[in-house]
Amino acid sequence: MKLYNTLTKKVEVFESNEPGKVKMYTCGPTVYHYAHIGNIRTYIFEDVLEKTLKYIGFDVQRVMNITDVGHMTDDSDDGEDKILKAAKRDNMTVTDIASFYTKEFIKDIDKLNINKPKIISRATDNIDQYIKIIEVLLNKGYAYEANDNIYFDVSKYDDYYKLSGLNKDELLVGVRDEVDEDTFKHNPSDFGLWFTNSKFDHQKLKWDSPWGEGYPGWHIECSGICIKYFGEDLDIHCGGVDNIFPHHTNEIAQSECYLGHKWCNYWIHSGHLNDKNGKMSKSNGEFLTLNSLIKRGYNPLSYRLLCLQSHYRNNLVFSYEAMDNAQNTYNKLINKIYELNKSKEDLNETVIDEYIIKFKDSIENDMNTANVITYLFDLLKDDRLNDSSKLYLIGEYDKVLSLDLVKKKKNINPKLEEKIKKLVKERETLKREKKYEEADRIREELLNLGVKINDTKEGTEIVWI
RNA sequence: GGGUCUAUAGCCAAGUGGUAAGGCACGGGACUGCAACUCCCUGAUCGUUGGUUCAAAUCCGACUAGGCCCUCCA
Repeated sequence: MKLYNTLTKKVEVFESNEPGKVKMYTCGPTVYHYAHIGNIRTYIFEDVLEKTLKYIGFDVQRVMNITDVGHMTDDSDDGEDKILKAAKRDNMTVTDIASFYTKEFIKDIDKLNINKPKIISRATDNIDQYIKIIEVLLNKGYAYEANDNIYFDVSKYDDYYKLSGLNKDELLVGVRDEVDEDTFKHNPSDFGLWFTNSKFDHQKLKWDSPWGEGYPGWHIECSGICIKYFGEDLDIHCGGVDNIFPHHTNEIAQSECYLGHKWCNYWIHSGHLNDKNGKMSKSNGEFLTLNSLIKRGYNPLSYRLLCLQSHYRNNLVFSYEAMDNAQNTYNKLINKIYELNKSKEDLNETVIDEYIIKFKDSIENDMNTANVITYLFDLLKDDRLNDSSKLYLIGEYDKVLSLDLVKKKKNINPKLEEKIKKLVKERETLKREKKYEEADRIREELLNLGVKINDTKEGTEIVWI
């Protein structure tokens, strides 16, 4: 398996610390709103990565956090906590907000066939862990107290800029007008580990700590959860590119200083979803959720396909035209697969091997899912394969693609089936008698019953939707 | 200003030195009462410009355009 590692800025052969096992951490959502489809792109990529690793034989352990505290808004005039702000907006308590949007998030990933990570941990459930880490950082001299807050001192950690490729002297502080510089910090890049005296005093959730009642900084959460579940080392840490600096940079600093050795070997980042004006995010451009796509008539899996057709590290430009393309592609693909003969035939082993090798070569090459989609179309057209072999291969590909390509047989009520067969016969008679209006009415009725019909040379074909 | 990434047909997009995969859309055709489905046919010399090489979309340089990051963000 080859992966692009942000740490080395190269595509590298992946090797886990422990043979056959992978510890994988993925930054999860901040639950003050629905997930944006841009966020969701990252979760799709992580899902593909996990499934690829599993496909090639790794035992993957995966942890995801849920950020249900903190994260100031960018509106410097009010400086409210995002979850608090959402609570006001939606007239709910902060805890209710977090649990409501957590559930919505789980629903979203479910619709997209994204595996729910085995361990999903809430930031607010691990406060003791953060305190433990911060205490060690203070004792080791990597952290200091100023203005009643605890900060991490980036000057104590030599490799601080390694991941981002940034340079201390060239970093512009407060390049954006709305960011206030915190004058209590020793270095401009120092970041908060624990706040007891924040200028944002609206924070609702507070906990006791050796430094007084307060709340954790943003970055300590991921390190804390990660170390709690995985211990001293980690194979893969994922997220969107915008996390490289400062979030992941800070995670590395605090984790490695706490542990006293190298922590995570592979940092994998996915590109953004943009529209023609640039990044689509919670604060930029149209706020598109999965539900808003569904309302417009799109199948969630069409969106998954759209993402899989491009490389995860490229920016993907979202447009409804692209979405229409993906939906058409998806429907055609499903139809073609539906046409395949379900009866069992001997498999064409040699050709199957050929397609499995192509498949593995592509996904193992930094997850080239776009090529896998191409092979899918190739194999459907390949005369050397009988239908059973095609279905077998599609099933294998779908273990990673997760596009529901091979539909499971629905449990169909026998009475309903009887009724439908009767209607189809009726329609055929009407057609013969050229009573087309009545025939079309039956076609509509069947559609309402969940059945689409295809008129072929051999007669009328019934398709359950 | 610094860092980083990208630039292939209307759209999405693969390609990492040997003369451009695939998909969608459009158009044409077969099938159909019509439609849908399905099938067949049809399109680009790869941002611009130098260079390396027998050979470059693929390597190097310059230029241009754009995205992202520089303490909210996936």
